[in-house]
Amino acid sequence: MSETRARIVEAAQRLFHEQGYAATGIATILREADVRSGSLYHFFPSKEVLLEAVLDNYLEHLRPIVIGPIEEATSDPIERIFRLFDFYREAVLATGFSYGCPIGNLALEVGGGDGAVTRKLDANLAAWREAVEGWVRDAGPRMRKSVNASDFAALVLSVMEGAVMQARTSKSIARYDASVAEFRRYVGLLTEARGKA
Amino acid sequence: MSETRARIVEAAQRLFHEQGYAATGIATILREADVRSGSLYHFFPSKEVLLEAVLDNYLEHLRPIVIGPIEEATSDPIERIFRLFDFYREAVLATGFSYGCPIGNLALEVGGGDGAVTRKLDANLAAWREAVEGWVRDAGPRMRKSVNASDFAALVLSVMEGAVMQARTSKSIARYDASVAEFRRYVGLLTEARGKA
Amino acid sequence: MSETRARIVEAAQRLFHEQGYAATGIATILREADVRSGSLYHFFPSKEVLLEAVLDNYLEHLRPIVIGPIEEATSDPIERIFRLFDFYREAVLATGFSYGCPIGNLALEVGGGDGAVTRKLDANLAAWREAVEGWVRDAGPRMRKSVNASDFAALVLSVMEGAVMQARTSKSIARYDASVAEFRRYVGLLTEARGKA
Amino acid sequence: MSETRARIVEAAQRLFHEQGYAATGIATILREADVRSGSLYHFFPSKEVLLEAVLDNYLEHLRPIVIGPIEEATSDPIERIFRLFDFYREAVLATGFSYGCPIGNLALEVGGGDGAVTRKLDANLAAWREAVEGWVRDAGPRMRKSVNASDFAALVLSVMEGAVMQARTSKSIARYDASVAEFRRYVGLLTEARGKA
DNA sequence: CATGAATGAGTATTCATTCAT
DNA sequence: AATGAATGAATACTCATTCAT
Repeated sequence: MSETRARIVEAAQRLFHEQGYAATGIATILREADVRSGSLYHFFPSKEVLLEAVLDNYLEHLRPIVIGPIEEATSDPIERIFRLFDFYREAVLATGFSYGCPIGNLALEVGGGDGAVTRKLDANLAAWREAVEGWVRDAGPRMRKSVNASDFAALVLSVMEGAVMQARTSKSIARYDASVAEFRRYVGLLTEARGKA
Repeated sequence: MSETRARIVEAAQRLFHEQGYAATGIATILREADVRSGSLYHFFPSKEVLLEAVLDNYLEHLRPIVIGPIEEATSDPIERIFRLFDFYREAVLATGFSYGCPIGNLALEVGGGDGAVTRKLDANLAAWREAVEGWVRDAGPRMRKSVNASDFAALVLSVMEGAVMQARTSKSIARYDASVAEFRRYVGLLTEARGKA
Repeated sequence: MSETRARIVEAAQRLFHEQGYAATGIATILREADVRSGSLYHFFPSKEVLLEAVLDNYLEHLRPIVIGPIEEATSDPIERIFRLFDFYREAVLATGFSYGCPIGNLALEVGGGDGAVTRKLDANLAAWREAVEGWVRDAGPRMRKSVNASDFAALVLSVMEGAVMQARTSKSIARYDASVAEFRRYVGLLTEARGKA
Repeated sequence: MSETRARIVEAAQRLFHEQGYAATGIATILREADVRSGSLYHFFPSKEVLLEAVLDNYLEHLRPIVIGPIEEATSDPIERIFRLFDFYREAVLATGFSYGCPIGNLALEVGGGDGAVTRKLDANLAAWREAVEGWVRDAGPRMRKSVNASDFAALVLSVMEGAVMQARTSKSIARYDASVAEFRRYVGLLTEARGKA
C-alpha cells in the first residue's frame, strides 16, 4: 500500500469530518496531505471515489479501533452498549460540542442518493448495528424473551445519532444525557422483569 | 409587500433541504425564485443570513403546519407522538427514501459552530421538543409517575432523527420501523404499569 | 443649498481621499452620509458627477481654508511658501504617512482623460499655482530679476506633490524634508544675490 | 519555461499603468494575456500578489531599460539627469498627455498602506533615487561642495513626479517645461559658483 | 425630496479535474 | 508514481444605477 495514498485518505477523512464533504476542497486535502494534485488523481479518479475510500477506511477501523477496545474493557454485554454511549459523550465534550458522528454527518450530507457512497455509508451503519446486535444477543437471557436484537440495535443507533445531533446543536450535553437516561430506563424495564414476554 | 423576499426564502428552503446548504448555489436559488442577484442581496447580506431567514421560517411554520394538524387529528397525547412518527414515515416513503429532516440535515451540516445559525437550529429543535414535552405532560396520569417529560421528549427527537437517517441511508423503511417499534414497546412498558414509580 | 446634498459631498470627499475614487463604492458613501440611493441620484446623475461636485468643493474651500490662514499667519511672501510645505508636512506626520494630496491622488487616478473631471482637477491645481504665483510676485524685489513667477509656482507644486508621494511611499519624512531642503537652498541662491539677472 | 506567467505580468503591468490598479479587472488581464483564470491563480494567489510581481518586474527592468540607455547616451552626469527629464517629456507627449509615471501612479493609488506592495513601490522609488544619486556624486567637483547627493536626488524625483502630474492633468507640456526650467536654473546656480560652500 | 425594491453586468476568487512531462 | 501547469465553469458577492411610490 502506498504511503502517499494513505496520507491522502487520512487527510480527507479528517477534513470531511471536521468540515463536511462539500465544504472540503481538493486543494485543502492536497495541502494537508502534502501531495500534488496529479498524485491524488493517480489514486482516485474523483473526489467522490476518494470519499468511498474514506468510508472503506472507517469500516476497516471500526472493529480494531472502536468495538475491540470496548469488548476488552468489559465482558458485560449491556455494559458494552453504555460504554458506546460514554465513548461518544467524551468525544462531544472533548471537542467543545463540535463533534458529530463521522458517518452520521456524511449520511445526512451525501446519503440522499443511491450510489456507491450511500451503499458504503449504509455498510458502516450496518456494521455498527451488527456489533450492537451481537451484544444484545449475548445479553439475551437477561432481557424479556420477545426482544428482537436487530430492532433493538437499530434503536441504539437512532438514539446515538439523534443524541449527538442535539448535543452539538444545543452546545450542551443535557439532551444527550436525557436521551441516554431515558434509554437506560427502557433497558431497566426490559431486564427487571426478565423472562416475561 | 415583499413577495420577492418570500419567493427567495421559499426557494432557498426547498433547495437547502433537497441538496444541502453548501451544495446549493446562489445561482440556483436565483433561478428557482426567478429573481436577480442584486435583489437577493438587497434582502440578505449573505448566504448565511438567508439560511437564518430559512430557519426563522421553519420555526414560524412549525405549529401551523406540523404540530397544529396533528393536534387536530387526535386528542390522545400519546397517539399524537406516534402520529409524528407516522408523519415522517410518510415523508420518507413518499420521497423514495431521499427525505431527510430539514432541521436535522442542516444541524449536521452547519451546526458545528456557535453563531446565529446554530442558535436558530437549536431554537427549532427546542420548539419540536417542547411540543412533544407538552403532550407528555398531558399524558402524565397514564405514565409512570417518575417520567421526566423533558427528557422523554429529548428521546423522541433522538429516535426520530436517528431513524430518518437510517431509513434514508439504507433506502429501506425497515430500520425506521424497527426503531419506532422498540420505542413503542418502551411506551408500552411505561404505561402498562401506570402509577408505579 | 440642501443639507442632504452637502452631507453626500462631504462623505464622498473624505472617502475619495482616504480610499481613492474607484475603491470607494456608492454604498459606502450612502452609509457614511446616512442617505438612500434615490436621494443621491436625485442630486447627482452619476458617481462621476459627484466627483465633479467634490472637486468644485475643494476649489471653493481652497482660499478660505488653506490660503487664507497662511496669509494671515505671515505677511512675508517667501515665508508663506514654506508655511505651505509645513502645512503638508504636518498632515503627512499626523496621519502616520498615509496622507496623500487629495487633488494629486485624484489627478493620478482619474486625470488621464480629458473630460470635465480632468478639467476641474486642473482648475484646482491652477488655483494652487496662482496663489503661489501671487506670493512670488510679491517677493519680486528680493529675488533675481529674471525669475518667472508662473514657472516658479509650477516648480513649487511639483516639489510638493513629489515630496508628499515619497513620504507616503517610504513611510518616512526624510525624502520630504530632503526635497524641501534642496528647494530652500534654491530660494536661498535666488535671493542671496538679489538684483542679479 | 513559464511563458504564461510572463504574459500575465506583462499584460497586468500595461493595464495597471494605463487604467490604474482598481480600474483594471482580472477579466481584462486574462483577455489581454490570453490566459484562463485558473492559470493566473496558479501563479498568483491574488490580484495584490500579481501587483507585487509587476513591481518586481519594474525594478528588474529599471537599469537595463531606463538607466542603462541613458548612461550609454552620455557620460556627462548632469546631462544624464536632464536626459531623464527628456525621456519622460517624450513619453508624455507621445501618449497625448495621458502618460503617468507607472510607479508614481501606483504609489498614489495603493501606496497608502504599509504592506509588501508599499514596500516594493518604495524599493522602486529608492532605485530611481539611487541611480540619480550616483550621477550627482560623479558630478561632485562641478557642484558646490555642500551639495548632498541623496537630498538632491530626492528633489529630482519630486520634480519629475510633480511635473508629470501637472502635464497629464493640464493636457499641456507647459508646467512640465516650467518645472524643469526652474530646476535647470537651480543646477545652474549650483555649478556656476563651483567650489563655493 | 425621499424611499427602498429591483436590476443585471461585473467583481475577485475557488472549484474539481486533465494532462504533458 | 509524481509533478505542477493549465483549464474553464462555478462560486459568493458588489457594482453603479433605475424607478415606482
